[in-house]
Amino acid sequence: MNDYDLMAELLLPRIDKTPDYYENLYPKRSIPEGARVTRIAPSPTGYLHLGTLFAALVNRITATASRGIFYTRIEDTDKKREIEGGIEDIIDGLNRFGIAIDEGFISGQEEKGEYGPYRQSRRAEIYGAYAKELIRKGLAYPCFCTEEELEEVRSRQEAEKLRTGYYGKFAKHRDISYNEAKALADSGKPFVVRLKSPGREQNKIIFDDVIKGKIEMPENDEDFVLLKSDGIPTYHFAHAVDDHLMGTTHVLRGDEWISSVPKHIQLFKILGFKPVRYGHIAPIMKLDGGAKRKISKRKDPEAAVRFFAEQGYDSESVINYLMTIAASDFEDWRRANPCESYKKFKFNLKKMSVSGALFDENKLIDVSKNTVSRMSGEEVYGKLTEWAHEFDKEFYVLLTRDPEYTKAVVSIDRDAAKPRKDIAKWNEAKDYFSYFYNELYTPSSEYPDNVSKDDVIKFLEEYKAVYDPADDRQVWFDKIKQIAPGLNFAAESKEYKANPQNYKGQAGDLSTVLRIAVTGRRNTPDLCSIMKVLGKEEVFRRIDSAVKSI
RNA sequence: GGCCCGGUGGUCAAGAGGCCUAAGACACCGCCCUUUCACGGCGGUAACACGGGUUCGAAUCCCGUCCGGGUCACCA
Repeated sequence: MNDYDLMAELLLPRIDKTPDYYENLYPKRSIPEGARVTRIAPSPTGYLHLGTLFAALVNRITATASRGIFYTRIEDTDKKREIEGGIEDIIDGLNRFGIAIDEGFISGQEEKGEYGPYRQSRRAEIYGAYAKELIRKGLAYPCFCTEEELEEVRSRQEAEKLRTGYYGKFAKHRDISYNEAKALADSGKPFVVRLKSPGREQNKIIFDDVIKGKIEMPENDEDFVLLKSDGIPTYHFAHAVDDHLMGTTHVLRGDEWISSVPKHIQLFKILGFKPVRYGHIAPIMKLDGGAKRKISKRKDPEAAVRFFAEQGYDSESVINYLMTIAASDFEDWRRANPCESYKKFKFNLKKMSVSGALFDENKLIDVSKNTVSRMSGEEVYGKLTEWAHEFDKEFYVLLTRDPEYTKAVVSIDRDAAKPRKDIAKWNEAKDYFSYFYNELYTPSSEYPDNVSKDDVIKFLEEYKAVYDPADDRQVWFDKIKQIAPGLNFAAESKEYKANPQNYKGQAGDLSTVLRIAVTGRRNTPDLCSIMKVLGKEEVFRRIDSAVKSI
């Protein structure tokens, strides 16, 4: 045994497998030529975040477009920051948004696939095997520096205006001998395993980012940490080992990772892995006091995907919005294919924006109105009640008291050639539909100024005498027009506009009176339909009480 | 500060040297349609960060300045 072998045994005595073992255990994927294998690797340190959803979407559609595979892997190597229920929240969230997961964690606790475990905390031995091999080859070494020592080196570097980091002559233990290491280890000093970087800062590496294009950077010369003192790998090391073993072809991740690409490329090379393709996704930004910044989990409520759920943005709306950010040509496609699933869209990573887009709620609202307007009454009923069940119990009770009634309510003007686009999120529905439910209905007696109280009463009474729920829209309005002249209102708006001095108003003013009497508001969808849904009895009841309260 | 990346209307963006007197969407404003509102239709306000090159010709290529963003951990 040479010193490197001894060192490997000293540092990782319990690792008894070699990389070859795992290379055989996890054979190359048999996938069609050109199929892309993508993944997201969230760490359960918080709840599902807009950025994570966005990255998942991009990875998902990239895999789909190439008939490839999209999987999830949990990066739980930072036990300190891990939160309870983090995995569930993230994976279930993805499921709720319809992001299909082919492999990995498919729910909070279920794993699926041949390349697992899909959770880094259960892969310690695997990382160990690769690390041990590196030590044997003299490509990695133990570092016994304490936090304080590292801190001190850094302040010295800062004082001398040097690049900070553990590299070159600052890499204290880079050439540590077996005997030194043994002495320190035997004395119980904790250590990390660092890469003995062969890189030189003067050398440039160029990589072709599938989203950002060619990027040139200095080669990595930092002896960064591979294994932390608790034996758990750092992200960098886990990324290389996992994405190699799991057969990832494309790593599409947030662009905050761009600066560590030199490390990653170097690791792949040293480990003898086939390199993966990288694509760095620009973050979703937010305007904060005039300054643009990455949307933040901590400061921004809309960063948590749950925010959208609470507001009642449909998952489909959010996905459609995210797609418009992901691909500049998505909106055109959507207009041409209003009812197709976004999965049919031909996504191209090259079309992705290189710099971060500001989150635009106005745009989300617009996208959402379009999305909701395309839903059937049945669908709206299902989604609205589902939302209310979770976020507005009182409303839920009303909605489900008579499902057929509620379906009729939400179906008004829905199947028309020009569907209404007035609901963007479910939390608007309660107010919007309030007058259909007596518990929520607030009468109003604020009639148009040009209609006297006397005329209101006369009109309402006369109208009652002729109203027939069987009338269609045309007949319904004709009846109002027939009453109008008797009250000195013009039946035709053209006539009124031509000679306003001859009339008190026009038929439209009278329909407004009816609208207010029946719904308590001036603006509603088609009144004729509303009255049919409400039923003659209820309509008359409201008219009578309106007349009484004048 | 070092290293990366980026700057086209308020926002998202099309644009790959002449097709740019710079598309489209959202927002905003006006008009039309209309039983109200919404939808829809028509129109409007509004942009190539700045300065130098290269070129017959630059939003597009190069350099510099400025501005914005990211990153510099035993976090991911």
